[in-house]
Order: sequence, then structure tokens, then C-alpha cells
Amino acid sequence: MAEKLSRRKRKDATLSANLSRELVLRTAVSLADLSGIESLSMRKLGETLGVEAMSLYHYIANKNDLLDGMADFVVGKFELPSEGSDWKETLRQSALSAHAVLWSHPWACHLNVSRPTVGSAALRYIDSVMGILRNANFSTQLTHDALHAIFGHIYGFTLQELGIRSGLESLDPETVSIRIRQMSIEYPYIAEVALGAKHDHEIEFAFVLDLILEGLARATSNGS
Amino acid sequence: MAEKLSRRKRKDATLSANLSRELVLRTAVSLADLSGIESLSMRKLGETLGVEAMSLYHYIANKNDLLDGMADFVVGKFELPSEGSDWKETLRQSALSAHAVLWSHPWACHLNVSRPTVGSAALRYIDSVMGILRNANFSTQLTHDALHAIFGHIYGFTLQELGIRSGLESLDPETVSIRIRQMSIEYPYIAEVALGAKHDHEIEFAFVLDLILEGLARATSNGS
DNA sequence: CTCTGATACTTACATTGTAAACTTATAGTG
DNA sequence: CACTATAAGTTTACAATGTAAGTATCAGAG
Repeated sequence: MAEKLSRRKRKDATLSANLSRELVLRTAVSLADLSGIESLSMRKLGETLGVEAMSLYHYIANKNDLLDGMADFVVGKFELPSEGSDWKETLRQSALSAHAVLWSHPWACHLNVSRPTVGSAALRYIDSVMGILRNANFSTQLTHDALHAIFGHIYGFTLQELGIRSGLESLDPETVSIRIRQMSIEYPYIAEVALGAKHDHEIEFAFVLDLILEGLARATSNGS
Repeated sequence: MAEKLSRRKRKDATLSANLSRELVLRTAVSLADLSGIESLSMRKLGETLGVEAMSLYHYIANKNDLLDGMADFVVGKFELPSEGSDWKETLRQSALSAHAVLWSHPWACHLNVSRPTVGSAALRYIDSVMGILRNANFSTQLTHDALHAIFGHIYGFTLQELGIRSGLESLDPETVSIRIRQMSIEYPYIAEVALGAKHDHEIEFAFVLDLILEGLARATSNGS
């Protein structure tokens, strides 16, 4: 008994760490931003919150729930398309925002894409985009296809760029140019394009996005 | 000593399990197909090969190396675009093949997209696609952008469809229609589109693919 | 025969998610 | 006021994982 009491050495006051689901999620997000999602463990998360790992289970069901929450947290930052304006312009704007958000949380693409669960922020976003399309006289079918086209681009393209970025930042520029030169024998086109093309993820993202939006515009006018 | 000998109860003959990197990779691939990549452990892989986990390290450097190998193994099944024919048609064909391959190895998209390393099969594929584009008079810049557009579509779109598929197959149809009806209040457009649109991943994939290829065709004729 | 290298096994350890039982601190009730 | 239920946090424990380090077997070369 006395032993048990003596073991409780730390903080009688801090026993109320005043956690909340919100705080847990936000902390997890910044931890992931800082050192990658794969190194995010319950124990580390607890530690940065000044709490044991098990305490977190009062706010989240399990780690999957945490990851779901983080994913939806990020989606919640996407700028919603605004009703009433030109559909192409507002969807463009919104997609650019989504890309920017995902770019700043490199782990979020993977999360969103690798778990089937769809959070409320994601539902709201999807519904919003669909609303824009429907009100621009897209058929339900074309709305469906358009959504997939746009989301496919947002996630697919961003994932690629993130992969390239993380691949490059582990190498110094010296090594990169050596590698490219080595490749020029076996993979001539890759080397040529790597040397000849400029690299700007935002511009490229917008370029392909416009290409898709244009195509959709044409599909509506043909289809109706 | 005698103890050590007696402990060696099983198989004196099977000591030559006759493994190889190829076999290890292929087995890992079918294991992942069967029960998902997240449940693929070194111990299980060893077991299905009739070998202890540690023995595998003679053929692969570590688990990351195994995953890299698996990813590239799958990319190796993509049908290469064929030189000489119409660029749009051959790229279309090749992209459809990639989609089909990824569809049948649901874990491969994630692998390819979440690790920065690029295997030799991937390099060969990329170089091949770039060759087609360059020989169709695409500038290096446009070749670069086109590649990202196409790959972004292949991976982004397929990932989405895979997510939907795995989300649906964990629910019975009854539950799904109930869910949709529930959503119709808060997310009216989602419900409407879910009910109104047909679902065929191959057709949709091709639809968006054509949209991108058409856009690229237009971009070349404008640009040059 | 001995030596050597390849192949496989054994043991051991650190890290992970989380179940179960415990301890308080606090709020609400009589 | 005492009493008790609840919420918040801790402790301990366990199974699963990747893999480092060391050991044993055996084929072929000298």
C-alpha cells in the first residue's frame, strides 16, 4: 500500500492533462508532419502529450480510428468549391487548394487512399463538388465520372510528386546528376526528359487539371 | 551436442529448399494477393516456403527490399507500348493493361506510390512511354507533363476504385442501400449520383484516359 | 582428409498495438 | 457531510513483428 503510494511520484496536479479528441488528432497531425506517419506510435504520441499511451484510448477507439481522424482532419482543410460561380473556375480553385494541402501533409494522400472509410469532411467535400457539377447540368453519370477524374488526378498526381520529392531530398544534387548521366545509356529518354524539362509541381498539376476540366466541358456540350 | 542433434528432427533432405530471389518474390506476391499486403510477414512468407524467416535474408536485404521487389515485379507485367504505331492508341492500350494488372494486385498501387525507389521494370516502362511521346513530336517538357498525367491517372484512379471496391465488399448490399438512403438528407448529391450512375471501373478508367489523351493531342498541335 | 562458402536454423531483442486491471480525482447524490 | 459512480490516467502484460548475431549442415575444392 505504502509502496503503491510512493510509486506515484509525479504530478498530482497534472493528472488532468485536459486532453480531447481534437487535441489528440491535431498533435498526431503535427507529429506526422514532423517525422513521418510511419514513425508515429501511440507511445510517442502519448509522450508528446505528456501522457501514457493507453490514456489516448479514452479519446480514440484504436489506432485505425486515429488514422481515420487524421485523414479526415486534413480533408477538412480543402477549400470547398463555391456555389454560384463558374463551375470550371471554382472546381479548379478548389482542386488547387486540395493539392496544396496534401502537399503540406505528405502522409495524408496515402492515408486517404489506403483506407476505405470516408470521414464526414470527405463526404461534405464530395457532396459539394457533386453539387457544383449537377448544377452545371452534368448528368448523374457524368458527375460521377468527373468526380473520379478530378479526385484521381488530385491524389494520383500529388502522390507522384511527393514520391519524387522524397526520392530527391534523400540525395544530394551531385549524386542526382551522376545518376541521370548513368541512365542515359540504358534509359535515354528518361535522361533526356529529366534534363530538358522544368519541374514545378504546382504548374504541372494545374496543367493536367485544366486538361481534364476542358475535357469534361467538352463532354457535357457533346453529351447534352 | 547430442541434444543439438536431436533437436534437428525435421527434414535432412529439405535442407536444400532451393530458394531464389525470384521464387521468394513470386511467393510473396501470391501471398499478398491472397490475404493482403498488411498481413504479409517474414515469418509467414518463410513458412509458406518451408523455411525459417531468417533464411529469406539470403535473397533479400530486408523487408523493404522485398517490397521494392514485389512492386517492380508487378510493374514488369505492364504491357509496354509498341513503337511504330499511333501514339495515342498504343499508350491507351498500355495504360489499360497497367490498370488491369494493378486491379488484380490491389496492394501494388500503394507500394509503388509509397516508396520513392524505382525498380528496373519501372524504369524500362517509363522510358518506353517517353520514347513513344518523343517520337510523336512531343517536346521534352510536354513529354514530362504527359507522363505525369498518364501515371497520375493510372495510379490515382485505380487507387480510388480499389478503395471503393474494398469498402463495398465488407458490406452486404442491403446495408449499402440503407446507408445511401440515410445519406440523402445530409449529402443529397452523393446519394443521387450513387443511385443514378452506373459503375464499371474499366469503362470509367478508359473514359478519363481518353479525355487526357485527347487533351494531350490538342496540346501538341497547339504548342508546335 | 581439411577448408571454405553457401544455405539454413536458433536465439534474442527492441518496438509495436492494445487488453485488463488498477488508482485516483471529481462530480453528483443522499 | 459522507458515499458512490464515473471519467481520466497508469501499470502490467502479451502477442506479433523485423532483424542482429551466432551456429550448424553440407557440397565441393584443395
